[in-house]
Amino acid sequence: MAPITELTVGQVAMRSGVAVSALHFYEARGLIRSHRTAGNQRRYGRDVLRRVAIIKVAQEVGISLAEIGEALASLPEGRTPTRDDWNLLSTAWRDGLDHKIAQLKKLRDGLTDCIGCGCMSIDKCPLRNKGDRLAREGTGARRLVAPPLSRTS
Amino acid sequence: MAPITELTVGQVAMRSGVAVSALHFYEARGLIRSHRTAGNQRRYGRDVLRRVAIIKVAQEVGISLAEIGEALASLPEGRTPTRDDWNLLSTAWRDGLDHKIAQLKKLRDGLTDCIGCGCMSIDKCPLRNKGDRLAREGTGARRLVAPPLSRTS
DNA sequence: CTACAAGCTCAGCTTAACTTGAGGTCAAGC
DNA sequence: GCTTGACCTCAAGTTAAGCTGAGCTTGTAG
Repeated sequence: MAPITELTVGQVAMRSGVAVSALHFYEARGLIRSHRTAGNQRRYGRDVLRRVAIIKVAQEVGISLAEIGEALASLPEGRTPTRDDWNLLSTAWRDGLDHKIAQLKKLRDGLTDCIGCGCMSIDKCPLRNKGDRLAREGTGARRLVAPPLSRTS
Repeated sequence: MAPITELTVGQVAMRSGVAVSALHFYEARGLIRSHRTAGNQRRYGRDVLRRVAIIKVAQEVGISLAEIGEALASLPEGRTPTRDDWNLLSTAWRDGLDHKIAQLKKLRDGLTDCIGCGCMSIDKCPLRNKGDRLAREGTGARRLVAPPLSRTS
Protein backbone atom coordinates (compact mmCIF):
# COMPACT_ATOMS: atom_id res chain seq x y z
CA MET A 1 0.00 0.00 0.00
CA ALA A 2 2.25 2.73 -1.22
CA PRO A 3 1.09 5.99 0.37
CA ILE A 4 0.80 9.18 -1.63
CA THR A 5 4.41 10.16 -1.38
CA GLU A 6 4.51 13.29 -3.42
CA LEU A 7 2.77 16.52 -2.55
CA THR A 8 2.36 19.65 -4.65
CA VAL A 9 2.93 23.10 -3.20
CA GLY A 10 -0.76 23.67 -3.02
CA GLN A 11 -1.31 20.50 -1.07
CA VAL A 12 1.48 21.29 1.33
CA ALA A 13 0.10 24.78 1.75
CA MET A 14 -3.35 23.48 2.53
CA ARG A 15 -2.20 20.82 4.91
CA SER A 16 0.35 22.88 6.72
CA GLY A 17 -1.63 26.06 6.82
CA VAL A 18 1.09 28.27 5.36
CA ALA A 19 0.79 30.17 2.10
CA VAL A 20 2.36 28.94 -1.09
CA SER A 21 4.48 32.03 -1.19
CA ALA A 22 5.81 31.21 2.25
CA LEU A 23 6.74 27.73 1.10
CA HIS A 24 8.61 29.18 -1.85
CA PHE A 25 10.31 31.46 0.60
CA TYR A 26 11.30 28.68 2.97
CA GLU A 27 12.68 26.76 0.08
CA ALA A 28 14.71 29.72 -1.10
CA ARG A 29 16.08 29.96 2.44
CA GLY A 30 16.94 26.28 2.42
CA LEU A 31 14.52 25.31 5.17
CA ILE A 32 12.68 22.82 3.03
CA ARG A 33 13.52 21.07 -0.19
CA SER A 34 11.70 19.73 -3.19
CA HIS A 35 12.45 18.12 -6.48
CA ARG A 36 10.88 19.08 -9.75
CA THR A 37 8.65 17.27 -12.20
CA ALA A 38 9.39 17.21 -15.90
CA GLY A 39 7.24 20.34 -16.12
CA ASN A 40 9.30 22.15 -13.48
CA GLN A 41 6.74 21.88 -10.74
CA ARG A 42 7.70 21.27 -7.14
CA ARG A 43 7.04 17.96 -5.48
CA TYR A 44 7.55 17.47 -1.77
CA GLY A 45 8.11 14.39 0.31
CA ARG A 46 5.84 13.76 3.25
CA ASP A 47 8.34 14.87 5.83
CA VAL A 48 8.05 18.40 4.57
CA LEU A 49 4.85 18.66 6.58
CA ARG A 50 6.66 18.01 9.78
CA ARG A 51 9.43 20.38 8.84
CA VAL A 52 6.92 23.11 8.19
CA ALA A 53 5.11 22.36 11.43
CA ILE A 54 8.35 22.77 13.29
CA ILE A 55 9.12 25.97 11.52
CA LYS A 56 5.81 27.41 12.62
CA VAL A 57 6.10 26.24 16.17
CA ALA A 58 9.61 27.53 16.48
CA GLN A 59 8.63 30.85 15.05
CA GLU A 60 5.90 31.21 17.60
CA VAL A 61 8.40 31.05 20.37
CA GLY A 62 10.50 33.68 18.71
CA ILE A 63 13.15 31.67 16.95
CA SER A 64 14.24 33.29 13.72
CA LEU A 65 14.13 31.49 10.41
CA ALA A 66 17.88 31.66 10.29
CA GLU A 67 18.18 29.75 13.53
CA ILE A 68 15.49 27.32 12.54
CA GLY A 69 17.40 26.77 9.35
CA GLU A 70 20.55 25.96 11.26
CA ALA A 71 18.70 23.48 13.39
CA LEU A 72 16.97 21.85 10.46
CA ALA A 73 20.28 21.62 8.69
CA SER A 74 21.36 19.26 11.42
CA LEU A 75 18.79 16.79 10.19
CA PRO A 76 20.03 14.20 7.75
CA GLU A 77 19.96 15.49 4.20
CA GLY A 78 19.56 12.23 2.44
CA ARG A 79 17.27 9.98 4.39
CA THR A 80 13.96 10.70 6.04
CA PRO A 81 14.67 11.81 9.59
CA THR A 82 14.05 9.30 12.30
CA ARG A 83 12.34 10.01 15.55
CA ASP A 84 15.72 10.25 17.18
CA ASP A 85 16.79 12.93 14.76
CA TRP A 86 13.78 15.01 15.67
CA ASN A 87 14.24 14.45 19.35
CA LEU A 88 17.77 15.67 19.20
CA LEU A 89 16.54 18.86 17.68
CA SER A 90 13.71 19.36 20.08
CA THR A 91 15.96 18.76 23.03
CA ALA A 92 18.31 21.44 21.83
CA TRP A 93 15.46 23.89 21.57
CA ARG A 94 14.11 22.91 24.94
CA ASP A 95 17.26 24.28 26.46
CA GLY A 96 16.76 27.52 24.63
CA LEU A 97 13.20 27.73 25.81
CA ASP A 98 14.16 27.02 29.37
CA HIS A 99 16.64 29.82 29.22
CA LYS A 100 14.11 32.16 27.76
CA ILE A 101 11.50 31.35 30.32
CA ALA A 102 13.97 31.96 33.10
CA GLN A 103 14.87 35.28 31.53
CA LEU A 104 11.27 36.34 31.28
CA LYS A 105 10.61 35.36 34.86
CA LYS A 106 13.49 37.36 36.12
CA LEU A 107 12.25 40.31 34.15
CA ARG A 108 8.75 39.93 35.44
CA ASP A 109 9.87 39.67 39.02
CA GLY A 110 12.29 42.50 38.71
CA LEU A 111 10.15 44.83 36.73
CA THR A 112 7.88 46.24 39.36
CA ASP A 113 10.67 46.75 41.83
CA CYS A 114 13.06 48.06 39.32
CA ILE A 115 11.02 50.47 37.30
CA GLY A 116 10.03 52.51 40.27
CA CYS A 117 13.28 52.42 42.10
CA GLY A 118 15.51 54.60 40.02
CA CYS A 119 18.16 51.92 39.73
CA MET A 120 17.92 51.77 36.00
CA SER A 121 21.28 53.12 35.11
CA ILE A 122 22.82 50.94 32.47
CA ASP A 123 25.59 49.66 34.65
CA LYS A 124 23.78 48.73 37.79
CA CYS A 125 20.30 47.56 36.97
CA PRO A 126 20.02 43.79 36.62
CA LEU A 127 17.28 44.27 34.09
CA ARG A 128 19.43 46.29 31.82
CA ASN A 129 22.53 44.22 32.07
CA LYS A 130 20.89 40.97 31.29
CA GLY A 131 20.21 41.96 27.73
CA ASP A 132 23.58 43.38 26.91
CA ARG A 133 24.26 40.73 24.34
CA LEU A 134 21.40 42.05 22.33
CA ALA A 135 22.65 45.58 22.50
CA ARG A 136 25.07 45.26 19.62
CA GLU A 137 24.09 42.78 17.00
CA GLY A 138 24.98 44.15 13.64
CA THR A 139 23.11 46.88 11.85
CA GLY A 140 19.54 47.18 10.71
CA ALA A 141 16.50 45.95 12.51
CA ARG A 142 16.98 43.94 15.65
CA ARG A 143 15.01 40.88 16.45
CA LEU A 144 12.31 41.58 18.94
CA VAL A 145 13.11 38.92 21.43
CA ALA A 146 14.96 35.71 20.69
CA PRO A 147 18.18 35.62 22.62
CA PRO A 148 20.59 33.54 20.57
CA LEU A 149 19.80 29.96 21.37
CA SER A 150 22.61 27.65 22.11
CA ARG A 151 23.57 26.21 18.83
CA THR A 152 24.50 22.66 18.33
CA SER A 153 26.69 23.38 15.36
CA MET B 1 22.01 71.92 45.10
CA ALA B 2 20.21 72.15 41.85
CA PRO B 3 20.98 68.99 39.93
CA ILE B 4 21.90 69.12 36.29
CA THR B 5 18.40 69.06 34.98
CA GLU B 6 18.98 69.30 31.27
CA LEU B 7 20.63 66.69 29.15
CA THR B 8 21.73 66.85 25.53
CA VAL B 9 21.02 64.01 23.12
CA GLY B 10 24.60 62.95 23.32
CA GLN B 11 24.48 62.73 27.07
CA VAL B 12 21.27 60.78 27.05
CA ALA B 13 22.72 58.47 24.44
CA MET B 14 25.80 57.87 26.50
CA ARG B 15 23.97 57.33 29.74
CA SER B 16 21.18 55.21 28.37
CA GLY B 17 23.29 53.22 25.99
CA VAL B 18 21.16 53.86 22.93
CA ALA B 19 22.30 55.65 19.81
CA VAL B 20 21.48 59.26 19.16
CA SER B 21 19.62 58.21 16.04
CA ALA B 22 17.48 55.90 18.12
CA LEU B 23 16.61 58.73 20.45
CA HIS B 24 15.59 60.86 17.52
CA PHE B 25 13.53 57.94 16.37
CA TYR B 26 11.82 57.46 19.72
CA GLU B 27 11.02 61.10 19.82
CA ALA B 28 9.52 61.01 16.36
CA ARG B 29 7.38 58.12 17.54
CA GLY B 30 6.31 60.08 20.58
CA LEU B 31 7.95 57.81 23.12
CA ILE B 32 10.09 60.54 24.59
CA ARG B 33 9.92 64.31 24.47
CA SER B 34 12.31 67.20 24.57
CA HIS B 35 12.26 70.93 24.34
CA ARG B 36 14.61 72.99 22.27
CA THR B 37 17.25 75.55 23.08
CA ALA B 38 17.42 78.87 21.30
CA GLY B 39 19.75 77.17 18.85
CA ASN B 40 17.23 74.40 18.11
CA GLN B 41 19.05 71.72 20.04
CA ARG B 42 17.21 69.12 22.07
CA ARG B 43 17.25 69.21 25.83
CA TYR B 44 15.87 66.37 27.89
CA GLY B 45 14.64 66.23 31.44
CA ARG B 46 16.11 63.61 33.73
CA ASP B 47 13.10 61.34 33.54
CA VAL B 48 13.92 60.60 29.93
CA LEU B 49 16.57 58.21 31.19
CA ARG B 50 13.99 56.15 32.94
CA ARG B 51 11.69 56.25 29.97
CA VAL B 52 14.45 55.01 27.73
CA ALA B 53 15.38 52.33 30.22
CA ILE B 54 11.82 51.10 30.18
CA ILE B 55 11.72 51.13 26.43
CA LYS B 56 14.77 48.91 26.30
CA VAL B 57 13.55 46.54 28.96
CA ALA B 58 10.16 46.22 27.37
CA GLN B 59 11.69 45.58 23.99
CA GLU B 60 13.76 42.79 25.38
CA VAL B 61 10.66 40.94 26.38
CA GLY B 62 9.18 41.43 22.96
CA ILE B 63 6.88 44.38 23.40
CA SER B 64 6.70 46.50 20.29
CA LEU B 65 7.48 50.18 20.29
CA ALA B 66 3.87 50.87 19.42
CA GLU B 67 2.70 49.12 22.55
CA ILE B 68 5.37 50.72 24.65
CA GLY B 69 4.24 54.02 23.27
CA GLU B 70 0.69 53.34 24.31
CA ALA B 71 1.79 52.46 27.80
CA LEU B 72 4.06 55.46 28.12
CA ALA B 73 1.26 57.65 26.89
CA SER B 74 -0.61 56.73 30.05
CA LEU B 75 2.00 58.57 32.04
CA PRO B 76 1.18 62.14 32.89
CA GLU B 77 2.21 64.47 30.10
CA GLY B 78 2.76 67.53 32.15
CA ARG B 79 4.38 66.61 35.41
CA THR B 80 7.22 64.28 36.22
CA PRO B 81 5.74 60.83 36.80
CA THR B 82 5.51 59.71 40.36
CA ARG B 83 6.45 56.29 41.57
CA ASP B 84 2.79 55.39 41.52
CA ASP B 85 2.54 56.28 37.87
CA TRP B 86 5.37 53.94 37.05
CA ASN B 87 3.97 51.19 39.19
CA LEU B 88 0.66 51.35 37.42
CA LEU B 89 2.47 50.81 34.17
CA SER B 90 4.63 47.98 35.38
CA THR B 91 1.65 46.23 36.87
CA ALA B 92 -0.13 46.33 33.54
CA TRP B 93 2.87 44.74 31.88
CA ARG B 94 3.25 42.14 34.56
CA ASP B 95 0.01 40.59 33.42
CA GLY B 96 1.25 40.43 29.88
CA LEU B 97 4.49 38.87 31.00
CA ASP B 98 2.71 36.30 33.12
CA HIS B 99 0.67 35.30 30.14
CA LYS B 100 3.70 35.03 27.95
CA ILE B 101 5.60 32.94 30.42
CA ALA B 102 2.71 30.55 30.72
CA GLN B 103 2.54 30.29 26.95
CA LEU B 104 6.19 29.53 26.65
CA LYS B 105 6.02 26.91 29.34
CA LYS B 106 3.24 25.11 27.62
CA LEU B 107 5.21 25.16 24.44
CA ARG B 108 8.32 23.87 26.11
CA ASP B 109 6.49 21.06 27.80
CA GLY B 110 4.70 20.09 24.66
CA LEU B 111 7.59 20.38 22.30
CA THR B 112 9.54 17.24 22.91
CA ASP B 113 6.47 15.08 23.00
CA CYS B 114 4.89 16.69 20.05
CA ILE B 115 7.70 16.96 17.57
CA GLY B 116 8.46 13.32 17.58
CA CYS B 117 4.98 11.99 17.74
CA GLY B 118 3.59 12.83 14.37
CA CYS B 119 0.62 14.64 15.84
CA MET B 120 1.54 17.86 14.20
CA SER B 121 -1.33 18.15 11.83
CA ILE B 122 -2.76 21.62 12.00
CA ASP B 123 -6.04 20.56 13.48
CA LYS B 124 -5.00 18.28 16.25
CA CYS B 125 -1.70 19.40 17.67
CA PRO B 126 -2.05 21.63 20.72
CA LEU B 127 1.14 23.37 19.77
CA ARG B 128 -0.19 24.40 16.44
CA ASN B 129 -3.59 25.46 17.62
CA LYS B 130 -2.36 27.64 20.39
CA GLY B 131 -0.89 30.12 17.99
CA ASP B 132 -3.80 30.43 15.65
CA ARG B 133 -4.35 34.02 16.62
CA LEU B 134 -0.99 34.84 15.19
CA ALA B 135 -1.70 33.05 11.98
CA ARG B 136 -3.66 35.87 10.37
CA GLU B 137 -2.64 39.30 11.47
CA GLY B 138 -2.74 41.57 8.48
CA THR B 139 -0.22 41.67 5.72
CA GLY B 140 3.49 42.28 5.72
CA ALA B 141 5.96 41.01 8.22
CA ARG B 142 4.64 39.38 11.32
CA ARG B 143 5.98 40.12 14.72
CA LEU B 144 8.25 37.39 15.92
CA VAL B 145 6.72 36.80 19.28
CA ALA B 146 4.76 39.38 21.22
CA PRO B 147 1.20 38.22 21.56
CA PRO B 148 -0.87 41.35 21.89
CA LEU B 149 -0.63 42.36 25.50
CA SER B 150 -3.78 43.32 27.27
CA ARG B 151 -4.08 47.00 26.78
CA THR B 152 -5.23 49.31 29.44
CA SER B 153 -6.83 51.72 27.04
C1' DC C 1 -8.94 20.16 -27.68
C1' DT C 2 -9.84 23.88 -25.24
C1' DA C 3 -10.70 26.14 -20.71
C1' DC C 4 -9.23 27.23 -16.48
C1' DA C 5 -7.15 26.17 -12.14
C1' DA C 6 -2.72 25.61 -10.29
C1' DG C 7 2.40 26.32 -10.94
C1' DC C 8 6.56 28.98 -12.02
C1' DT C 9 9.75 33.14 -11.78
C1' DC C 10 10.92 37.60 -10.70
C1' DA C 11 10.35 42.17 -9.17
C1' DG C 12 8.54 45.16 -5.93
C1' DC C 13 5.76 46.28 -1.65
C1' DT C 14 5.10 45.96 3.58
C1' DT C 15 6.33 46.66 8.82
C1' DA C 16 9.42 47.43 12.55
C1' DA C 17 13.12 49.59 14.31
C1' DC C 18 16.73 51.68 13.38
C1' DT C 19 21.24 53.29 10.87
C1' DT C 20 23.75 55.94 7.46
C1' DG C 21 24.71 59.81 4.76
C1' DA C 22 24.37 64.40 2.86
C1' DG C 23 24.31 69.00 3.66
C1' DG C 24 24.06 72.62 6.96
C1' DT C 25 24.16 74.87 11.99
C1' DC C 26 25.89 75.68 16.89
C1' DA C 27 29.22 76.18 20.47
C1' DA C 28 33.45 76.06 22.82
C1' DG C 29 38.51 76.07 22.84
C1' DC C 30 42.77 78.21 21.19
C1' DG D 1 38.04 84.35 14.36
C1' DC D 2 38.42 79.96 13.14
C1' DT D 3 38.37 75.17 13.60
C1' DT D 4 36.35 71.09 15.41
C1' DG D 5 33.03 68.32 17.42
C1' DA D 6 28.31 67.89 18.64
C1' DC D 7 23.61 68.90 16.64
C1' DC D 8 19.91 69.32 13.25
C1' DT D 9 16.84 67.70 9.28
C1' DC D 10 15.47 64.75 5.82
C1' DA D 11 15.95 61.02 2.66
C1' DA D 12 17.21 56.60 1.77
C1' DG D 13 19.16 52.00 3.11
C1' DT D 14 18.80 47.59 5.98
C1' DT D 15 16.83 42.93 7.85
C1' DA D 16 13.27 39.71 8.50
C1' DA D 17 9.61 37.31 6.81
C1' DG D 18 6.83 37.12 3.83
C1' DC D 19 2.71 39.01 0.32
C1' DT D 20 1.15 40.67 -4.24
C1' DG D 21 1.02 40.96 -9.00
C1' DA D 22 2.51 40.42 -13.79
C1' DG D 23 3.40 37.51 -17.36
C1' DC D 24 4.00 32.90 -18.75
C1' DT D 25 3.63 27.57 -18.49
C1' DT D 26 1.30 23.03 -16.92
C1' DG D 27 -2.07 19.94 -16.29
C1' DT D 28 -6.47 18.24 -16.05
C1' DA D 29 -11.54 18.01 -16.69
C1' DG D 30 -15.13 18.35 -19.75
